[in-house]
Amino acid sequence: MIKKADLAPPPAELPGEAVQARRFEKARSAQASAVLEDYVELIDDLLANGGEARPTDIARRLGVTHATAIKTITRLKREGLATSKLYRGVFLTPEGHGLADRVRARHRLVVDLLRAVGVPEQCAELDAEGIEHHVSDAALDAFARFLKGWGPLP
Amino acid sequence: MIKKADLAPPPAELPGEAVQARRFEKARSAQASAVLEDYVELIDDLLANGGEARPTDIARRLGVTHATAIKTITRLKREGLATSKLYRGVFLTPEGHGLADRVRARHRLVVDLLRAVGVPEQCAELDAEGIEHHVSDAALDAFARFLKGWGPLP
DNA sequence: ATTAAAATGTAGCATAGGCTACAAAAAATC
DNA sequence: GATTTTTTGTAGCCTATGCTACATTTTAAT
Repeated sequence: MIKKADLAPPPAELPGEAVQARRFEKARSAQASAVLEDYVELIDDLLANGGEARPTDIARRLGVTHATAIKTITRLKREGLATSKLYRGVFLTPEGHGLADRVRARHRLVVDLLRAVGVPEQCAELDAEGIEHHVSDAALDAFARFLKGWGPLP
Repeated sequence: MIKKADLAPPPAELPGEAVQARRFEKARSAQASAVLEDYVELIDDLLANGGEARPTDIARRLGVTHATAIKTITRLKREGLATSKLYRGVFLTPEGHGLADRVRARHRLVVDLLRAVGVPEQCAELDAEGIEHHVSDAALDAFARFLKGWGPLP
């Protein structure tokens, strides 16, 4: 028996759909790592400045309860990005530290680009927090090139 | 009795934390509407082009199963953005249609800006999908101004 | 040293957003 | 018109991320 699907393999329709679907899939996966990236960057900041990263501080800075923070820290440990012991602060593994560095560099680049195209500083900081997780390496390269030919920010 | 908190109301420390926390809260709330925005824009596209928006089409385009799509459509209806009847397609309420228009305009502006600063077209489309949900109106204004003084894209 | 406060951890609940598997209706084919 | 395919809908499960409430431990104050 011959089914409809056997006769008409649409050669131009499915690709379009598939491409679009992949866009959304990429955005979803970026979002999945966004929270972890925020935590890692914040922990790295706290360790560098204050010397220790306590769950309560992390929670306050992120605007969540300590219970939520602790749960996510557990996930960080599971993913090999952080370590901690009972009633002690949180620390980053080498992987976590590396990720924090990349995230911070990306954040700065995004803020600088936003400001370069005229977004007010406060607004640039606010928006960058959500935007940064979705900027690909290729786009980051473009941002860097653009900023180089732009001179110092006002 | 005098407690520690009564003596030392830190006047410079809490604001910094609070500001940072608000950044993250804003990013989280933007993310919460991101999925709804994507659905509404896609449904509007399908209605404008193909004439009808069926759950299966929506699912295929978004790269999810039809069960997931239907569940989210239920949420769209609950939020007053869409309507549908059993075994019929999905339609947008006036609110949904308005949202779709705003989302589409924003998407286009983000893609154009990315391309204007040198991001390759394909990459601009990919990245915009995640970025757009986090671009504030103030930033959009800046984007529009920047593009106006930039001339047509290559 | 005792007591009070703060920090940490655990348990249980809710929602959003994925999935697979099954059931029923509509549309297409023969 | 009967049969097959497609579409639609439902149910149940999972993970991530939030929350509150309670228990425990550490730290600070008296």
